[in-house]
Amino acid sequence: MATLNDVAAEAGVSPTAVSRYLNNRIDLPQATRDRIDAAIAKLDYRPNLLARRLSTGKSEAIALVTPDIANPFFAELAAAVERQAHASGYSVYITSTGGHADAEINAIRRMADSHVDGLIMTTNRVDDGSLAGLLAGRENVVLLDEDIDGVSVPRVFVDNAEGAYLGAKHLIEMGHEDIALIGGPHRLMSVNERLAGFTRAMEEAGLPVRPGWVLLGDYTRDYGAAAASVLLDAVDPPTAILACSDYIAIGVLQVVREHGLSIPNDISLVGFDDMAFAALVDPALTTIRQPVAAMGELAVKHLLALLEGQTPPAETRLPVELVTRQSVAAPSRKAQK
Amino acid sequence: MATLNDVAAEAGVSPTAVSRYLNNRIDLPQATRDRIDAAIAKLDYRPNLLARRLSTGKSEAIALVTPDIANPFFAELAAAVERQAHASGYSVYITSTGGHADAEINAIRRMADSHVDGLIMTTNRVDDGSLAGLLAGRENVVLLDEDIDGVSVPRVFVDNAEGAYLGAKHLIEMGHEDIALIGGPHRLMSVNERLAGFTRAMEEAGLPVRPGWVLLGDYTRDYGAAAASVLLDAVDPPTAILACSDYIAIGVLQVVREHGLSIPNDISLVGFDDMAFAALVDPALTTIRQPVAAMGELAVKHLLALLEGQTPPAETRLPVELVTRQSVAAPSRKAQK
DNA sequence: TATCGTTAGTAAAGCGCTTTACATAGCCAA
DNA sequence: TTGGCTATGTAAAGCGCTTTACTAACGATA
Repeated sequence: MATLNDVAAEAGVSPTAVSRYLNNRIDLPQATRDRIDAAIAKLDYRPNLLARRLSTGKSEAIALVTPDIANPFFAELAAAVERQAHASGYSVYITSTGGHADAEINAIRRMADSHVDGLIMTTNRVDDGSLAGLLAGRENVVLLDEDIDGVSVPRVFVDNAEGAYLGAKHLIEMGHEDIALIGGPHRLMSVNERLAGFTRAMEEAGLPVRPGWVLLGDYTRDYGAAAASVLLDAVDPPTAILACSDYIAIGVLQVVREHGLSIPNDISLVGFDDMAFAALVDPALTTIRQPVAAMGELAVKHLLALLEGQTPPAETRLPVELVTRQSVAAPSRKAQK
Repeated sequence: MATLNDVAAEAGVSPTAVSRYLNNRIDLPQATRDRIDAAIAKLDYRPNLLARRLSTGKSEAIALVTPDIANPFFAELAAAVERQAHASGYSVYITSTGGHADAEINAIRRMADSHVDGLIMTTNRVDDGSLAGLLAGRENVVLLDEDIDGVSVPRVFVDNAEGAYLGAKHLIEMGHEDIALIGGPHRLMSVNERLAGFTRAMEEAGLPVRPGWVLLGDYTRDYGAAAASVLLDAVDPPTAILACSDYIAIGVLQVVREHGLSIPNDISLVGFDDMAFAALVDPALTTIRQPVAAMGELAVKHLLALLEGQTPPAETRLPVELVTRQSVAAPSRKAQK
């Protein structure tokens, strides 16, 4: 590989001149510029980014730490982040952690070691304080999708409460009164908020939130299946289920089918996320759509603002919307009560 | 951030000693080691990877260039690559190109500039020679999933022909004779091979491959829908369709439904890939499973072997398998012929 | 003609690390 | 006593770039 020195020698100027010329820090006469350009072309010179980064301390790159890149939600988020970052001339380094605390810590460490300019952090765990400790006081971090307690960096979330409220209200308007909620990990921000939205919708309708019908566990298909089993095996199962993620909804779907019941005839189901497969399952899933692309874009914009010394909003809430498909119908067993 | 020099000063030794100690290039007495360890702990020293990389010319990192990280197939591939690379102490830099030639070239360039040790390349386009030119002669590249003409680096593919053969044979064994194939881009290796496997199965059964029933276009849902429309609108539509990707199959599914027909009663359908959603659609998709995790792992292993000066196999073919679900049945209209 | 301001550059240090070549002290054997 | 070995290090250059401070030459001005 040709170096800056090679170019300088070829062009008959000093390396300083070439460097400053390439960085627009000097005005050179046309003749000199031509010589340098010619030398660069002839030698096929490409600057060594490592050297530049070491020298300047800037990398024009950001990191995205994500629990699982194979999860469509995070994959789409990553795609959006990448798109927006590239548009601004930044590279993105993506790491997935499998949702393990130590992997998250390692990822953050490694990112810091690789000297990226900033970090967009997504997690799906409740932090025990170690992440907060690592991230505290940093001026180049944005939290996306999920909160980490005790970290005061800019955050980009969706309106979780509103989403659950919309979902529950839709079920109520369809005539349901016996509605269960299956949520993600206990104490996770999004779960708290969705539970709150659900509760508000129920209270507004004068309906009770039965403790046994609020099941919190994981944003996974397996947990959805387990929770659905619990609900369906009870003496008086609910007529509708609000699942706090489409993954959970898929698990519910499977168990409902295994019980010989039908969605939406016997049980109505609302999901959350509107992942790509939500429209493809049987029946197509009514769900709460998150604006994934907007989330990724905004996180990048806020991070870059941060890097430029500006002060983006401490917290942004993006709107969600109800997407009605085929998994909700009026309750059939109402008379049985 | 504390530097190596700070540590050396704190420990009362030379930077050289610290560097060599940390890299296991020197045997120091216990007392000295303890002093260095104490200094590192006290200063919370973390080596500057940029500096190390600049100095050694090695990065302990590889790049993965992929068409679209939001596509579940590539997302799972990426997850597998990451898992395997991390297990070997390597970082992975993922870029998605949107399947555009210039984006691919930029990505490869940028990756080279970032001085990764090696590159795993996946594409879903037919190269016009520009990629081949960039990659030619490189000793640190592995091609994964899809071929690039004229590039002689190690390659990791699946047995595409066998996959299509299995799918077609399954349909034939179920009694189908009128079978169409919907494939990806014309001239793409995987498409050629799947077409060949399909043809072999048909010929072995003494069945004709009707030119009008071989539609090549794109590995997308939209193309699947378009191709299915063409097939169904013809005077004598096929009784079965072999789709060369699950995405295509989804498009077919949708159009079949729109035509008021049922899968598998009116039309049987076999997909390819076994993406996560294949089991979730209605009806659950019979498809050819690609061993995505193994593909990712093997690509990393071969790349690392390459970096260590070994010579991995020029081409590896991983086996695929037929996963039977609900989208195939015996043809109902046989008598009508 | 001495001074000043431009123009068109350059020399050298530094980013934080690695590595090659060399140095010193102590000890042992001949 | 001397020569050589081992153990325990160190000095300095270099990776490729940026940046700060400086300078030489030239024309214009007082």
